[in-house]
Amino acid sequence: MEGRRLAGEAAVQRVGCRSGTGEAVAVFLSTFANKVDRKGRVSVPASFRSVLERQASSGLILYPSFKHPCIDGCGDERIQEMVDSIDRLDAFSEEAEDLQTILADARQLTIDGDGRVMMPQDLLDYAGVSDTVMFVGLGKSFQLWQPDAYEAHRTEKRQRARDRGITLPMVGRGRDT
Amino acid sequence: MEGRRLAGEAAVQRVGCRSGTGEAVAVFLSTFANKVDRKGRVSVPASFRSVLERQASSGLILYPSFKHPCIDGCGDERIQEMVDSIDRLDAFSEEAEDLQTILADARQLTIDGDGRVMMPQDLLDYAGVSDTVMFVGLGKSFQLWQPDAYEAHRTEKRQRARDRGITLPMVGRGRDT
DNA sequence: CTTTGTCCCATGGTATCCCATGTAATCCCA
DNA sequence: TGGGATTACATGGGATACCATGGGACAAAG
Repeated sequence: MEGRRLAGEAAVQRVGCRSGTGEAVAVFLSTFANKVDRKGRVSVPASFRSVLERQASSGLILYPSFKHPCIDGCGDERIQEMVDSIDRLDAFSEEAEDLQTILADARQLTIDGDGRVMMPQDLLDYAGVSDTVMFVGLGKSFQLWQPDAYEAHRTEKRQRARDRGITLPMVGRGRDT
Repeated sequence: MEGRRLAGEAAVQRVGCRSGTGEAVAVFLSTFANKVDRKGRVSVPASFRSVLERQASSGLILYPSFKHPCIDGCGDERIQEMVDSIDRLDAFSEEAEDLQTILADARQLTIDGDGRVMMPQDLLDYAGVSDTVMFVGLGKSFQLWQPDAYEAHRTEKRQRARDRGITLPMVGRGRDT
């Protein structure tokens, strides 16, 4: 009965030596509705945690979406790439400045021993979240939505995809070029 | 051991590393509004401090921004890069002279035991700061703004980014091999 | 001797740690 | 192949540590 603290480590450890349980996938998948408690804490879905924990430090980054009333989220790797990308632009270009607003609005949150994070109030406000938030997996990143808003968004997007006839050009698994 | 910007390396040292202070990614993120007390002291946001402390000496450098009524700030690493870059330019070019004024106007501040710095009065004047200053994370550097001025600046940049349909030119995929 | 910057300690608010509980999913063994 | 036992996970609450901030004491500067 060594306690609950190890939950995270145990899960991670298991990834890799076991395939077939779904938690071994290193991308953000599916949606989860979790509660925001009165202290502003929310549990990060376990499967999201195991993805995040593989990255540099066990944290996650949130920032308000440009296009939607929701919160964009990702792990450290992605932010690091973003910083590097911006760094290659002319330091004083308008493009660089625009992109930097993402960094300025971003929050880095640490996941505590129980798998939770403290949600910044202003981000909750931006997404219209009160007591429940939906984690939506988008592969290499994810989003947080107010449940009803997400449902509306989802049906709209699915409808559009159907209307247009969606296509997906696959790239080979060329991770290692 | 200083130059550790390798995203790759960080990614390799994975999981389990949720030791006590499990500090975050080494970039300046988010914004913080802190008070300037009557002695001219300001607390440097804790997350900024942890980034600065990773660099050579635990200090920080401030200088008036070229483009905006704000103060630019960074750590030792960045200043070193800047010096090297300027050094490569033709010594008597106008560009070099312009850039050298940054160095001339720059101040190196030491962070005291309580995580604070003494803000030079002329820099505060330049940015129009009276009693509150905002620390704005920009990745590898940061800025200090008077709150209202920053809000206006942020709104403008964000609007422009939205209008243009912002895209991230990620250098990601085949990164630093 | 006055001024100014640094050091040290105190404090309030908040985030984090740690423990407990309910529930759903999983495992195990007959 | 059931059904009890066990584990994993989300959630609540109390205790503690951290952080931003204010003020006094001391040292260096003019």
